[in-house]
Amino acid sequence: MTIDNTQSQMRKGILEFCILAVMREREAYPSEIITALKEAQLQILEGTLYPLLSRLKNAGLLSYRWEESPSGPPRKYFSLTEEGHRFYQELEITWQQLAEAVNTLTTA
Amino acid sequence: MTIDNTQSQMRKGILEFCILAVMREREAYPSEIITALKEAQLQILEGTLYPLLSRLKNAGLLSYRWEESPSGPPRKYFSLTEEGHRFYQELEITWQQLAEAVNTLTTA
DNA sequence: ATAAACTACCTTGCATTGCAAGGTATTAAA
DNA sequence: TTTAATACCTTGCAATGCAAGGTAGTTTAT
Repeated sequence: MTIDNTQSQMRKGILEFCILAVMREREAYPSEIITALKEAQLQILEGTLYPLLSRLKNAGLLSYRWEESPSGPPRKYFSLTEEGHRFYQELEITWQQLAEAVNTLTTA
Repeated sequence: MTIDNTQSQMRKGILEFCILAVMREREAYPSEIITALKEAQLQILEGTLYPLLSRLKNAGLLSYRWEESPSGPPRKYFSLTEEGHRFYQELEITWQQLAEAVNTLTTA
């Protein structure tokens, strides 16, 4: 039971929410998502992201299209479906309730 | 991939933090912790709490003592060790960083 | 007395999922 | 032609929340 492990667990639950957040305004390809999260100080690795994107796609929350890259292999651009947008909005509410609960417990 | 499941995942990561928060001022016994979290709108079940308390105790973050109950079987009161208090303070920082990251990503 | 209800502790097995490690392929530069 | 960079993806392990089930002491109702 290390701090690192616990920190990882805390990240874990909100990754899905944050990934959808990145794509809610504009489509993005996986490597780009990893970079965006890293800039927001949120670590995520490939082995986490690819299976997660597959799950979201299979659940009908994401769709994708291929596009040639100006340099390197083609990119797989993902974007939220209508259902994905609805799902994201529910997660926003969930996050706010969670933050509220934490606030209540840590300042009691 | 349901909302319920994702909500559960989001809770998951912060349960350890919240449980320590409940006990950081005064000792508490398991059933009491479940009630306290429920009042803060945070669900946790026995099958989650007992193994988690064992892990925290084995990691040296919690200690406990038995005490007779005014009604019913004896209660196992848990409290934070010094190391547990240090650990909690690190989790507070982790939580703040996480909330900051979510804020960055969702308002970008 | 006896049964039911309540409080409290605890374990087992399953399912989910982040992550480390390893793999494939395209393009460009040295 | 080798190296580096970019990009996609899979496999196996480990951690852990949860549903379900189990044990036992105390109190209350019959």
